[in-house]
Parts: sequence; structure tokens; C-alpha cells
Amino acid sequence: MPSIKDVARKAGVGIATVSRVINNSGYVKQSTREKIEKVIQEIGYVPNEIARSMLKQKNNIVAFIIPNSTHLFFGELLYHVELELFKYGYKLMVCNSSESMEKELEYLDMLKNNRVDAIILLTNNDIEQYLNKDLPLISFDRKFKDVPFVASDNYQGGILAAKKLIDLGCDHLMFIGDDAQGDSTPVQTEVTKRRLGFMSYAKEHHHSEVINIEYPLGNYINIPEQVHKTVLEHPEVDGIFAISDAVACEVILNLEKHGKRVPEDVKVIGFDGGRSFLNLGKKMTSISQSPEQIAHAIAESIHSFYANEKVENKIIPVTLTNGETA
Amino acid sequence: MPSIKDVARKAGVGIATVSRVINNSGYVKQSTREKIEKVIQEIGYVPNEIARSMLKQKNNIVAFIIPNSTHLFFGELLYHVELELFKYGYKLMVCNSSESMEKELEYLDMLKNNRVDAIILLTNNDIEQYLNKDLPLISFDRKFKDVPFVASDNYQGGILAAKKLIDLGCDHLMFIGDDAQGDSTPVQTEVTKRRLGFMSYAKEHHHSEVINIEYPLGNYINIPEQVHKTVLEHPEVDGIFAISDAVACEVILNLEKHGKRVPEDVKVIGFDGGRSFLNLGKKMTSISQSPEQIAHAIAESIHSFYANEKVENKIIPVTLTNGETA
DNA sequence: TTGTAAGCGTTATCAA
DNA sequence: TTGATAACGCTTACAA
Repeated sequence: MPSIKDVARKAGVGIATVSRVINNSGYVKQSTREKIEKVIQEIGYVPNEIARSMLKQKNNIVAFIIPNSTHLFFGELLYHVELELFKYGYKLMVCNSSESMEKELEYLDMLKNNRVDAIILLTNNDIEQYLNKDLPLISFDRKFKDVPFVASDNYQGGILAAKKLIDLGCDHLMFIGDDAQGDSTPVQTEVTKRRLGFMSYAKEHHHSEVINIEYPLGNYINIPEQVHKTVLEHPEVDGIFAISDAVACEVILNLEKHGKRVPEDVKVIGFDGGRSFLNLGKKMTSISQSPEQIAHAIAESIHSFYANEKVENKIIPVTLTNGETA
Repeated sequence: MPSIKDVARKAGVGIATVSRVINNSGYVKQSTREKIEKVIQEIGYVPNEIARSMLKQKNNIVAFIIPNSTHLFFGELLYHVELELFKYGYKLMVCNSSESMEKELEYLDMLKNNRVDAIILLTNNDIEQYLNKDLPLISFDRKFKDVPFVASDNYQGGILAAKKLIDLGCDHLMFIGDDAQGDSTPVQTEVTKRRLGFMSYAKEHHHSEVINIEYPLGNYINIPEQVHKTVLEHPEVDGIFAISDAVACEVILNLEKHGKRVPEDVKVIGFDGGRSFLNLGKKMTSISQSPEQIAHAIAESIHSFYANEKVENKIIPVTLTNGETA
């Protein structure tokens, strides 16, 4: 592919002049400019961004380390993150970790070598100790030391769900989640606040104790068979808040398989937005996260950082989306 | 971040020697090597891939122009493409076109500027005239002049679906698809072969005519309301082949809403693999594409190209996955 | 208004 | 064994 030198030679000018033309900087005589533009057309010259990156020490590439782009909510988030970054002139590199910490570390090394401008990190692994100042990180739904983060208002989501179920007259509440606080792993993400918010509101406004099902972090999609068993062992439960739509969906299908009607016998609320679960046959009642707003906040943070503005942590509001399962 | 010069200075050697150490090339005295490695550790030097790219004229970045990573099958494909490319040392840039040709052209320009090593193109737009030799293209499910392609065996998929429905004793077949052959757009993709294979087999092995519903390319997920109406206008139909699982899912939900039982009254076969539609409440019968194999074929083609091997077009086999809808 | 030259961080060539 | 030095393609002083 032709370089700036080829243009300069063919136009009979110096490369600096060509540079001035393509960047519209400095003075260039009109006739010279036209001559150069003509040559550019003729030989199909386009500037090489790699060379520019080297000089500017900035390549406008952002990487997104994500467990799995196949997961419904993550897929949506990825889509919007790419869209928002594009508006600021950033390109997005996807890095599917498949939830493996080893893979995450491998990506981190690779991305450091590639001098990407930012790395969006979304993980449940115990990775804190491997993060350092040379990595331009921003994290989603997770706090790391010295790393700015964006998170949904998970606590408020828990409250909204509890309030909804209680308002609907549920007598026996249950929470189901793989948020892995406590013993199962040393990691605590912001997601656990869904549970905390739920519990807290229920404690204040509800008479009986909430049944709390907690299981280790899995693959985000399939939940352990044991959980289904436990649910069935509590026939008195008439209100369930699940940590994600995917989990809620599985729980609902299981309940229905065992003769329970949703929402008549048991009301179920998921978390994420229910958008992708039209094919459940009914619309899910869910606490909606806004992938658009999250993506916007992330892109804005990255942009602010390079504009030398202060990067604030951001909490994105959630809303209750009414559906047919509660 | 430190450069090779910093290492050289601190170790009291020339930069060429440092380069030899980090690339394990040429002769380096053991003691020198150790001294250099020590410095590298100390100052936390990692080589700058951007500089390497510039020199090698290769950056190991592949871009994937995809309509929407949120679409279930595309999301899976994206996931596997990234995985497969990673094995060959390639990084993946996602470019969501949202099906807009304008956006695709914008991406194409951007990617040319960025000298990416390959561009995987997945589009239904009439874009042929904008493609040129400077774009390192490979296409999925679509033939372009002088562009190598990978496609599923769509024709065979149509045959498998027709055979299945006929073997199950269906008397009145229907095909539903937005494959847009003929009038609706000048574009013809490989996907239209699903219809052709279906029709061809049905013609040979079936008595009555197949009802053919064709509608313009949409957003891959929602189908026009008119299609649902047309389906209901044909109560005699007892076997439907839909061009994708997403379409099949919508058709099934609509049929059930109107009192038809699937598969008892109408058998429905989708296309893609049915994997993501567990939450339909039943497993979909579907012609399975293999995102893994497709991704592998794509990655391999790109790799072959840079290994100076001949890049062949590749047709990936499909299989019938039995489910509960046919 | 224009051109020369330095420099961004590497690798590769060629002497030493 | 090693170290200058010339690329790679660009931007930006600095001179002219």
C-alpha cells in the first residue's frame, strides 16, 4: 500500500507538505494542496494509523475482557459498548475469558504488549493482585483498588424486587444467586448487592425470614441441579428473586415442570431486563439494567481520562420492568 | 512505559543485543543475557507490539463486521471466532454494523487505515462494488468476487429439513424466510440455498406444492406481522421450515397462541442449532450450523493466507438436531 | 509556504 | 558476540 513518501515523490513535494494536507494543518498553497490531493486520489493513499499510533503513543483501541459474549446480557453490553466507543473514535477488541483467570491474565499481558488505550474488565476471579498501574483498567460491577468502575445500582435493584413481591402479597420470599459472597470465594463483586438490598428491604418490611439460596459462581447460564431441588423443598415459597434473568428462566421452567404456575402460585423476578427472554413464552418481570447507559458511562470514562478530566465512579440506575412472571 | 533503549542503557549494552535476548535470536553471551534479563525484570519492560507491527507490516488484528453481536447465532459465532483466532495469535476487533451499509463502509475505511490483517465480512447489503483488493476480506455465507468465503452447507440443510418433515408424514409444507432472493433486493446470499434445497427435495419427494413465504431482509430477529397472518391463513399446513431458529421460535409462539399444538398439529424445524432456545420451554428441532467449525475454518483460512498457502472456499456441514418441535 | 530531519520502538543488516 | 545504523510511516519542530 502506498505511503506518504510515494505521494510526496509523485507530487514533487516534501512529505511534510503532504502531512499538512492530510491533516489540514499549517499553511499550504492552494495549488500545492490540489496537486497533492489529486495524487492521493490517483494512487489511493490512506494514512497508516499504526504509524500514527506509534508517534502519538495512543492507538484508540479499547479491549473488553468479558466472560462470554454469548451470554445474553453480556452480548448486549458488548454491542452497546462497541457502539458508544465508536462515537469517540475508539475501536473495540473482544477478549472472551470463558471465565478462566488464566486466560484473563494471558489477555492482560497481550493487551499490555499491544499498548491498548483502555481495558474494560468484567470478571469474578480473584485477580486483584495481578493488576497494576501499567494497565489502563476500568471495571464493571466490581471494585478493585485504584481502578475506576461503573456498576448498576444493584442494591436498589434488590430493594425494588423485594418491594414488588411484598406489595404483591407474597408471604414467603426466596433469593437465588451465585453471587458468591462469603465462603465460596474470596471475591466479592457489586452483584452481591442485589441480595443485600433484597434482604435489607425484606427484613424491614416483611414478617417471615427470607430463604437464601447461594451457590458458587458457575458459568452464568446453568445452575446446579441441587438448587432446583432446594426450591422444590420449599413449597411455601410464593415469591422468588433470582440474581439474573437466565437463572430466573431456569427456575420458572423447573417450577412449571413440577406443576407450579407462574405467577399464580409463585411470582418470580429476574435481573437484567427480560428483553431476551421473550421466547420463554411470556415476558419476564425483571430488574432492568441499561446496557446503553452502562456502555455510555464506560465510554465516557475512557474519554474523560484521555481528556485529562477526573474519572468518577458511576452507578447506573435500574428499573423494575413489569412482565408476566410476577 | 520503558522501551528497549531504557533496558539497553541500564544494562550497558546496545539495543540490538537486548532485541536478541527478547527474541531469543542470534548469539548472546550467557552472562550478558542474564544481565539484560535482570534489567528487564527490574524495570518491567515489555516489548511494544505497535512498533513491531510497523516493522513487520502485520499487526495480527482481525476485524469481524457483523450485523449485531446480540443476535444469538452471531453471538456464538463471534465467541468462537475470537477463540479460534486467539490460538493463531490473532486479536479480534468487533464491528457491529447494525445492518447499515453506511456503517459497514465506514468500518471498511477505518479498518483499511488501521491495516488490519483480515476482515471477516457478514452482511446482506449490496456492498460488492465497494470492495477492493486493498481489503483483506473473507466472507461468511456470501459470495463476493475474488473474496474467499466460508459457508454452511445451506442447501443440504434445506434438504435435511424437507426430508425430515416428509418422513414424519407432513402433507402440507411451508417455508418461511427473509432470504430475499429475487425482487426484494439485488443481493443473494448463500442463505437462500436453505430455501432452494428445501424446495428441490420437496418437489421430488412430495405431492403437494410448498407454500413459500418470503419477506424482505429485516433485523434478523423480528418478523413482520403479516407473516404471522399468512401462516394462520393456511390451516392445512402441518410442516414448517423456518430460515432461522429465531424465526421458528416466533412462529411457534404465534401458532400456540392461536391454539395450534407444536409438534402435534404442526411440526416446525428451525435453522442454527436450537442451542439458545432451551427457554422456549422445549428444545427446538433444527438444522444445526456449527459455529465452532465455521470459526475454525475462518481462522484457518486467514492463517493459510499469511502462510502463503492457497485459501480455499469452505463449506461446513450441517446436521439435523432432533428436538421437540417436529 | 515549503522541505529537512529528528523521533516514536522495534528488527535486521553489517561491520567490528 | 556485540553495537551502530537503516528502515517501517508518520508528525512536528526548525530552517530556509
